[in-house]
Amino acid sequence: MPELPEVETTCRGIAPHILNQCLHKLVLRQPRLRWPVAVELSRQLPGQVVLGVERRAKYLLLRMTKGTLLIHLGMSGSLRIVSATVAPGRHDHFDLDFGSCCLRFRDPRRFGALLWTTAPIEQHPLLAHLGPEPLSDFFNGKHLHDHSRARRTAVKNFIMDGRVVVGVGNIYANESLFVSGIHPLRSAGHISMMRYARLAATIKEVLRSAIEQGGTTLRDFHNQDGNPGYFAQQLLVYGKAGQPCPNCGSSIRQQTIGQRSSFFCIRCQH
DNA sequence: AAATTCTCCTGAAGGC
DNA sequence: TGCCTTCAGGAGAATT
Repeated sequence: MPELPEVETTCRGIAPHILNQCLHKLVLRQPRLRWPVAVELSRQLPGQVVLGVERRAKYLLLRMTKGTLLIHLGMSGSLRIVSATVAPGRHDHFDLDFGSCCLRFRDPRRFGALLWTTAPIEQHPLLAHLGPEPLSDFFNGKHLHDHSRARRTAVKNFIMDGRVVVGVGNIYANESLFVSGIHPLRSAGHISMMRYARLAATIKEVLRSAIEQGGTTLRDFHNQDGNPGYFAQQLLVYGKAGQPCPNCGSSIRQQTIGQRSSFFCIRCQH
């Protein structure tokens, strides 16, 4: 599933192909995504130029001449640069056809999104209340500490809350808590400044390393075929229920926390 | 206000 | 081989 590193890698991968390109047409095959795709986009978008390709949280932002396209990959979405002559597959829901190349969106589970806005992007309802980027200087131990004092929720839920910090999905929440030695169920408000400093640093480290890995694995965004396109990650605990903890050897435990699968070592995480 | 539950959807995996 | 069931999950919306 696309976590922040995949979205960042996608952003960097597609940018050189579509930046400064004029959109010829939008081919919309399946408008029923996370939210219905506005059909009128098909006549509004052609003729507009891609002025910027950015990422905010897990949203991709295509800055166009007259507004911004927001693309979210949901949990099974991917974007590829293909030739428009390549026949679309069953789950290829839309193309942004630039003539010279074509940006194709595939998403079997349709949790993804394509939205258009002409308002200043930071005011968009989906982005307005988001916390800082995890890789920015605004995100650090003090930020986590300050925002958690009144919170009784499990620290894992806390760091996955987009209003606290964006882009920490289930996989990296599990991995970061393991590396930091923090039990996922520990109450967010009862974690010391020092431990939050460690956690924030770990989250940055884990995300940076995954982006680096993605850069080498997903180097080629051109003419890729059927594969989902996410890079295999070297995971320590995620999905490793029953397997030995890489640190102490005791069995990795799986437990549902906040409707999400959690994996941790009860001996190493407190 | 904060926490919890519900919701969208389909591929993969397991059981028989 | 094939059919059925269960599960996973990003994150906004609805509910408690």
